[in-house]
Amino acid sequence: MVATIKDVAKRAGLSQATVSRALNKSGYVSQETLARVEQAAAELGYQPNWMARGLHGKSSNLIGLLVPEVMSLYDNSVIQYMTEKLHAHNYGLMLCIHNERADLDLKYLQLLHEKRVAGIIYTHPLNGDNSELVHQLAEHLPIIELNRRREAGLLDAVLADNIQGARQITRYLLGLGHRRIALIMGEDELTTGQNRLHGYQLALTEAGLPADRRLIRIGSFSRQHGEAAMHDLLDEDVAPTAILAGSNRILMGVLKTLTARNIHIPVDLSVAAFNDTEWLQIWNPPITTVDIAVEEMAHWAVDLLLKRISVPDVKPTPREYLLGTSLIIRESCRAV
Amino acid sequence: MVATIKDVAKRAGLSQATVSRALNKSGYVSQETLARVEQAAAELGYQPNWMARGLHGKSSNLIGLLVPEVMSLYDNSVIQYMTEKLHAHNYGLMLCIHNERADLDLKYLQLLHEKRVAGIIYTHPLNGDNSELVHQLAEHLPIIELNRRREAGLLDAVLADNIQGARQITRYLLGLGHRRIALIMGEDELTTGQNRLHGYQLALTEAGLPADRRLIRIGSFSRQHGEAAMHDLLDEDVAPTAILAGSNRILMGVLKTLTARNIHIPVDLSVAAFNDTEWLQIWNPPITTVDIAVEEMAHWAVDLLLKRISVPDVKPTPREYLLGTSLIIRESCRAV
DNA sequence: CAAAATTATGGAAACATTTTCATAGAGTCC
DNA sequence: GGACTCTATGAAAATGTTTCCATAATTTTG
Repeated sequence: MVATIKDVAKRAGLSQATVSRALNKSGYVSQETLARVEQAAAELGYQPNWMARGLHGKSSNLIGLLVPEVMSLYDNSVIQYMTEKLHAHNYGLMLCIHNERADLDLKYLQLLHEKRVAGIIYTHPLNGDNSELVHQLAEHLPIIELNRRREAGLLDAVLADNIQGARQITRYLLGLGHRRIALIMGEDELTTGQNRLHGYQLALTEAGLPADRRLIRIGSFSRQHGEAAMHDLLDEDVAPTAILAGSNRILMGVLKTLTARNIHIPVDLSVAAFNDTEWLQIWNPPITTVDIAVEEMAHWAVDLLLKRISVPDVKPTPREYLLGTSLIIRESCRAV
Repeated sequence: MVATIKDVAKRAGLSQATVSRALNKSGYVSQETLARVEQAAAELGYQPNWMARGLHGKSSNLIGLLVPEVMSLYDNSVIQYMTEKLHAHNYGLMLCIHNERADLDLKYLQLLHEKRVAGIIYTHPLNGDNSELVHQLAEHLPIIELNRRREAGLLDAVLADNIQGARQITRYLLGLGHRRIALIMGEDELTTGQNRLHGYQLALTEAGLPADRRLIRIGSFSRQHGEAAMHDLLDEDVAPTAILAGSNRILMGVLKTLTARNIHIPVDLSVAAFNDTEWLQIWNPPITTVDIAVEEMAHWAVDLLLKRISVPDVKPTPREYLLGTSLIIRESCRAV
C-alpha cells in the first residue's frame, strides 16, 4: 500500500493540513515542523497522489499537446524539449495526434477538456475547422496556437515568419538568375499557406516580375499534390527553372516525379523546400531549405503557456511570437 | 463553469449514483432512466472529471510511454494507435522521450513512478542500462518491453522477430546471387542487434557460406557509424556486392557515403535496410527493406498492458509477442 | 500596555466521482 | 402465499488532497 498524506501526518504527529502546507511550502510552517514532516515523508516514501491534488484546483497537472503528426516540425527536438521543460515544472505532457483530421481533432479537444488539462498547445488540422470549439475552450483554459493559425489576434500564438521565409528563399532563387519559379503549396485557409504565397509574391514584385498564375499550384500539403503538380508544371509550354516545395510532404512528391521523369537536380531543375529534416541533408543532392529554430518555437510555446497558467487572466491580450527563418543553402539550386 | 455529475443528476431528477451507473453502464438502470440521463448530460455538455474518477482506484488513469524518439518505428501510426486505444479505455498517455540517454531514461522512470502511472510501455535506451530499476518497478506495476530487450523472459515483451527478418532479407540477397553481403549493425547489448546478426549468419550458414568477419561491422545505430563503416567496406580488398543497413540511421550514413563516392544503387552495389519510412519509398531507387506491422506492435503492447492492469497478478508469467516481418521488395537490389 | 499583525497549527469542508449499503417493488419458485 | 431473486434507485461513505475558518501564541506597532 502506498503512503498517503494521512500516514505522514500520523507519523509526524501533525494534522494533514500542516503536512500539506509544509510539503507545498504554502502557508506558515515552523522550521522544526518542516523538518519533522520531511523526515516522515521520506521514511514512508510518500509521493503525493497526483489525482487527488488535481481534484481541488480544478485543473490537472497535465498539459495537452495536440498536433497533426510527430514528424517534420513536431519531431524529437520539439517534443523532447516540451516534455523536459514541462516535467521540470511538474506538468505531464499528454500527446494527441489528430492526423490532420477534424473529427479526431474534435475528439481530442473534448478529451483534453475532460481530462481538465491545465492548458493546450494546439496546431489546427488542415482538413476541417474546430476553431469555434477552440475559442470556446480558450475562455476556460489557456491555449497556444502553434505554427498554424486560422484567424489572427484571437489567441496566443507561436508562429514561423512564413512571409519572411518565403520571401527569403524566393529572393535567393531570383539572385541565382531564376525567372520562372514555381510554387507548389498546400491548403489556403491557414495562414501558413497564405503567408508563404504572400512572401513569394512579395519577392517577385520586388524584383519587378509579374506573378504567373500557372506557376502557382495550390492544393494540399500532401505528397500526392506535390507529385501531380510537378507533373503538371513539367507539361507546361514553358517549364519553370526552379521549384519551391511548400512542405516536406509536397517535396516528397516533387522528388518522386523528378525521379520518374529522369530530371536531375540541380542541372535540369533547381528545387528548394520549407522546413528541414535529416533526409534533406542525405538526399542527393542535399536540398536547400528555409527552416525555423524548432527548439525556439517549443521554448516560446511552453514558456508562454506556463505563464498563462500561473497568472490567470480572464481576458488576456493575445501575445504573438514570430520566429525568424533561416535559409539553409545546400546544393539543390544552381545559377542560371 | 463546467457541469458536474451533480448538475446532471439534478436536471434529470435523479441521484448522482444513478447517473454514474447510467453513464458507466455499471449497475442496474432502466431504459427510461438511461435515456433521461443521457439527454441531461448532453444538454449540459457534461464531461466526467477524470481526476475525481481516478481518485478512487489507487492508480492514476495514466500510462507512460517511454521511448527513444518519435520517428521511424515510433511514428505517427504507433503513437496515434496507442493514444486512441488508451483513451477509449479511459487512460491517458504520458509521453516521455529518453533520446537513447540513460540519465534521461532514469529521470523519466522515476517521474512515471511518482505520477503513479498504471503501467509503462518501455523501450530501453541504447546508451546505458537502467534495467535494474525497471525490474524493480515491474514488481509494482506492469511494464511492457517494446521492440528492444536486454534479457529474455523477465518482463512482458512485444518484439519484432529480428532473427527471422534478417534471415529473410539475407536469403533474398543470396537468392539474387550475392555472395559478399555486408552487415552494418548497431549496439550489441540489445537483442535487436544480436538477433539481426544471428539471422544474417543463419541464412549464410544455410547457404553453406562462411561468415566473413570483415563483412560484419558492429558499432552504433547511428548515421556516423553507417557512414564510416560504408567507407571502410569500400576500401576492403574485395568489396561487398550487397549492404544490409541495420537501421534507418545507419542507412542514412550508407547512402551519404555512396553518394560521396559516386556509387550507384543498384548497379554498383545493392542496398537493403531494416524498418520502413516514407523516405525509403521516395529514394532513387526506392529501398528494399524488412518491416514489421507497427500498428500490430502497438496493438499487442497496449492490449497486453491493459490486460495486466485489469487482472493484477503479483508474479505473472512473462508473455512475449513476436511480430512477423515482411520483406518489402523495391528496386535497390539487383541480381548478380 | 493594549491593539494589531504575524506566525503556527488543527478541524472540517470542498473537490467530483465511484462504490457500498439500504430499501423496495416486481416477478418467480415450490 | 411466503421466501427468494432480480431490478431499480437513493443516501451516504470513501478516495487523497488543498483550502477555508477558527484558535492561539508570539511579535510588532502606536
